[in-house]
Amino acid sequence: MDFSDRILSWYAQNKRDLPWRKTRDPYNVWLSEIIMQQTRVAQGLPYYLRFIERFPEVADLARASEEEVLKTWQGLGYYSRARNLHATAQRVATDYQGTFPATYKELMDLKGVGPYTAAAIGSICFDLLTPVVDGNVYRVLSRYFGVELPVNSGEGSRYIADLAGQVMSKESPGNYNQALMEFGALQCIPRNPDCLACPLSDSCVALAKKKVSQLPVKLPKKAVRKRYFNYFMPVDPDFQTLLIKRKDKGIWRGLYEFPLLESELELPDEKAEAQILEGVFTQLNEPLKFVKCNPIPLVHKLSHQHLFVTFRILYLGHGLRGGVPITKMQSYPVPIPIANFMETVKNSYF
DNA sequence: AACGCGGGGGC
DNA sequence: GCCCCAGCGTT
Repeated sequence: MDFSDRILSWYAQNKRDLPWRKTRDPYNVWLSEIIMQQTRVAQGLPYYLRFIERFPEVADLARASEEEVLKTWQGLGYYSRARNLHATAQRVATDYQGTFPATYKELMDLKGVGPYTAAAIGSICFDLLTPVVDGNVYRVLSRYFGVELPVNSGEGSRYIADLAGQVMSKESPGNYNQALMEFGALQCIPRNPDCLACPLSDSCVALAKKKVSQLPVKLPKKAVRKRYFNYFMPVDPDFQTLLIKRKDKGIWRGLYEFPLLESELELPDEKAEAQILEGVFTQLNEPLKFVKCNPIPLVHKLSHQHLFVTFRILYLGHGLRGGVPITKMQSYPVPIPIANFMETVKNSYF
């Protein structure tokens, strides 16, 4: 048996029972692929089920508001995926009358659909001979064929992509693509793979050269940035607060948050208090009659940033214009640390 | 080609 | 603490 046959044979015996594998409907496959980008199955699965329940067909997703889509996406991260998901649902509903295009080129033209996702949808739904190249494929192929080029370099990624095309099964490309990824996810795992139990162990270059733990080679990534987010949650006499939509590019675009003062350096507590009071004054454009601060610090770690976050509850002596009732604040799409804070304080006596 | 973009889980 | 995850869009 050659490489692809052994991968397919392994897959037939070891594949997980996942809901998006029960259909070839492009809507379901597309939705699952977008959700699963840079996301583990355990994390993405409940979101997939929720989206399908809430938006059974592409027309349902197209009709929804962006807020509703973002709210359903809340907690999954990489929120541009949600905005692009919504835009593409509307494009398919209108430009394609609800039927997904069946060519690689047209799929690539959809927002949020890149080389990986177009190849996945094309092969799974339309039997296109398009090899997928994701993190699993980089790992499996670099090990089995002993590729020592950095996979996150231009030359390395081109090499792996070319290799993927050469070794792919021409019989059932969709099944084969999923098989190769599943093999990487369950058998050829990043750390301490069980090579003794691997059906490819007799011909794996990395295993023969004792380089399994060193492959794939990756160029070092940039150091994480530290940022300091000082939030204040105003509470007025009518138990209203203020939520502001993040509009500029960058983290959490499109989500809501409390009024924020960001500093590049950690502020001494007294200085933070003073700046926050001044910030309240300028942002609300009104004087405060009564203020009480209760800083609640936490660290929110992302892959590329460490956020040092504080929350302060500010009791106002006057009513807020454009305020949000505290009982309604949890219906807005918000970042995880905001959602956690809301959950903590929702039953507080304001 | 390099960079920014989330959140969670495994070790 | 570090690495990884069914990558993509922007610059």
